[in-house]
Order: sequence, then C-alpha cells, then structure tokens
Amino acid sequence: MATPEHSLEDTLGSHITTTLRNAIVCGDIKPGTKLSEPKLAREYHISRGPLREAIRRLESMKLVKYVPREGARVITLDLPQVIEIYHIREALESKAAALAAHNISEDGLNKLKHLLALAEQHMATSGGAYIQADVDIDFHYQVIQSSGNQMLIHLLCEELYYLIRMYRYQSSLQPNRSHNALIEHQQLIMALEQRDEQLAEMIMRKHIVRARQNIEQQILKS
Amino acid sequence: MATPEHSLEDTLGSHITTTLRNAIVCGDIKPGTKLSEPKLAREYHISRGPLREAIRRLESMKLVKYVPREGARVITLDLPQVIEIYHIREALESKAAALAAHNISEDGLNKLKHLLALAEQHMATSGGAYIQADVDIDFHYQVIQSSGNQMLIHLLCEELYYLIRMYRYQSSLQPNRSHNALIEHQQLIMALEQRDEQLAEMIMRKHIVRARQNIEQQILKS
DNA sequence: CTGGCAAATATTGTCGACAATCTTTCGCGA
DNA sequence: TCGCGAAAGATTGTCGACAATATTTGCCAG
Repeated sequence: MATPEHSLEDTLGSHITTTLRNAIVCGDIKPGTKLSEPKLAREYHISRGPLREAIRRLESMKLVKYVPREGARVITLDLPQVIEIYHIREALESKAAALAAHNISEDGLNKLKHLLALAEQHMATSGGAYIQADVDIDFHYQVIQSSGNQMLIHLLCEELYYLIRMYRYQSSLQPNRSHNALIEHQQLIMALEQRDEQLAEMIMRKHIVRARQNIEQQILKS
Repeated sequence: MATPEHSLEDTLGSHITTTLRNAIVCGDIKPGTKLSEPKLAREYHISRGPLREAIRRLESMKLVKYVPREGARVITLDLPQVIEIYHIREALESKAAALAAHNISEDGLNKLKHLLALAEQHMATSGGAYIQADVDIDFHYQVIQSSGNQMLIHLLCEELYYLIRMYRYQSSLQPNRSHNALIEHQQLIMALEQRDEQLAEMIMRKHIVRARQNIEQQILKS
C-alpha cells in the first residue's frame, strides 16, 4: 500500500475506519453507495457504535456525505469538485513546498530523490502511467511531511489526500502528464536543496496548476 | 453571536456539538480540560452516544485532542501552533480572495462594505480593539463565502475558523492592529470591485502575513 | 516522609434494545 | 394504467448496561 499507515488499529472503531476508507478510496465501495449501518454491522461483525464513529471520521475526510435521518453516502466526485480540490492543493502544497525549503532534512531530501528515481524507472520500463500515479502521490506526501507544519500535514495528509487518492483511482486510465511531472519534481528537489523558498513555492504552484488545467480540458471535451 | 449558525439543531448530537463548541471557543471550558463523557452526559441530561458524536466532531474542528482509551481534552493553543494556523490562513484565504475577485456578487460586495463601515464606527466610538476582533472575523468569513469554492468554504469556515475564534477570545486583551487592518480591508474591497484576482490575493496574503508577524513579535517578547 | 505497589474507583469501548423517522410496498380509486 | 395514500418494513437516533482499560487512592516498606 502506498500510504504510510499511522492507524493504531487498537480500537474497533479505528480499525473499521481504515477498512472502509481503503474500500472507498479503491472503489470497492462505489461512489453514491449508501453506507447502511445495520448492513455493515452484520458484514463486519461489529455493533453500530464503532460503525457510527467510523462514518463520522470518513465524513471529516470528505469521503462520505452525511444527511441527518437519512444516513451516509459515499461521495460522488464530479469534475467541478475535483477542480475545487486542486485549487486548495495549489494553495496548501505551494505553501508546504516553501516551508519545506526551510525545514527539510537531509534524510527528507534523500527520500524525495529515491521516489524520483523510482518514478523514472517505472517510466522507462513500463511507461506506466498507472503505477506513476502512486509514486507521484508519495512524492507530494513526502514534501508535505517535510514542511514541519503539523496542522498543514494533518489537513493535507489525513483529511484531503484520501479524496485525491480516490480521484486518482477513478481516473487512472485517463492520460496524465507523467513525463512533464517528473521534470517538475526534479526542479522542486533542486529548489529545496538550494533552500529557495520562493522558487520551491512557485514550482509547486505551477506543477499543480498544470495538473488542474489538464483536468479542466477534460471538462471541455465532455 | 458573530457566526452564522448553520446547525439544524434537530438532533441531540448536533445540538450538544454547538453547545460544547461555543463553550470551548468562548473559554467557558478552559484549554486542557478533560471532556469526561459521564460527567458531561449528566450535566446535559443526555446519554453518552450523542456526546461521543459531538466529541468526534469537535475533534475534526481541532478544538479537542483525542487519545484512545484516555479521552478528549480541550486543545491548548500555544503561540507556535497559532503561527502554524496563520501560515495555513495565508495560503487558503489569499486563494479565497483571488477566487472571490472572480466570483463575488454585488450583494457580497455590499455586505463587505457594510462590515467595513461597522468596524470604522467601532473604531471611532469605543476605539474598541475587543469588539473589532468579531467584526474582523466576520469580514474574512464573508470574503471566504464569496469565493464560491464549497470545499474551501467548508475547510475554513467549519473546520479552522472556530480555532481562530478561540485564539481571538484568548488574546482579546492584547494589542492588535485594528487601524492598519481597516485600511487593508478597504484595499481588498477595492481590488474585489476591480475584479483583480492577483491584487486581491496579494492584499489578503500581506494582510495575514502582517497579522502573523504581529504574533511572532509576541513570542520574542516572552 | 517518600516511593512504589495494589486495591478501589472511574472512564472508555462495545453491545443490544427500543422509539422516532424515513423508505418502500401494496392496494385502492380515478 | 397511473397516481395517491396508507400500512409495512427498514434505518437512524438515543439509551442503559457490561467488559476492558486507565486513573486514583491508600497502604506498606524502606
């Protein structure tokens, strides 16, 4: 699995949260599906208490939408919503890059270089746009972790990134811009090594703006 | 109350959520206090079910920190944490201003002008730094609402702004920069009227950076 | 008097049950 | 046949109870 797993799994509620989260992100539970408490409780052999906790946590990850007295449904991501998310990514991740330029450690830089090398390998061998998506997410994940801003890390990695992952899984067949992305990642690493906050911020901003424009073109085509 | 109240209050859980949220934000429940489920349940004459739901929601607003098998405690905001929040505000609200320059309605502009006038009145009469804080928050709140980005609105107004309110209540006695802030608000309104996205973004960014620097000076003094 | 261990107490995690509400199904009339 | 309304069914909201864990109290040894 691509995501570092923080969950302690020591309580039933947090365990079922990760289970459902993965199922939703990977598409095993399809968008729009109703999360029926009695049904899921039977399925996973637990009571409704921990389930309700899980559903509320999924709600804070924006993976489900909850309506009082009606229950929870898996979110249906349409393109305009994805655009909204990318605007937020642009703002937050460019900030993360700036902070990372200031705070990243030697170890953090090495991890980024390793991820970049991995991605280049995948590109060369399988030309694989599919696998590339995971490595790309890991790269951004690592930049955010290097920002040192705990609140920012939590916002992006715990609350927003599962949504992005979900979108990636859904649209993994569509054309992406793997090659350009690699160059931009390389530029970012260089800026981080130079400790150039403004440059790192701008590179990340443009990187995400391009990704967003890529998506906006899909809307026009449809 | 300064905040528009979205809560439907139709379920016990959401009702107790707003009650506790207000109590925490206003300082009636002090930072560091443990939110004991049995105690609160007796106090508000409800069972632990809705309470647990409320606590989880407060957790997603970052107002309480939850540790498995230990319970929830009201967050203790130290200055470094507030700095972190202001970095996030800088990123998100400058983006909100840019989007607002594109999307704000005539009605939205009028609301902003009204809030500005209110603030000027308060400044003139009571010279009141205290009341000013509320009007300032309302101003930012209105700009965010005008961005049109639902996800951004939710992130800022539902998840992050209660934290900021809490900090404001705690530090309401400390010197703030009311006068300068008013000028910057005025500049922002002008930029929004011109539909100048870049200018609006920059004004908001500098406005929040200055506020952050104001706080950073407090750290140095202590 | 202090420190640490053990019993007692309180709190959290989980469960099953019941009432209120929503959804679906079925039947009736136009 | 179609649409409306009522009954039946299912689901959510809330509650109280019990087990497992954490915290506090109190005792004893040093």
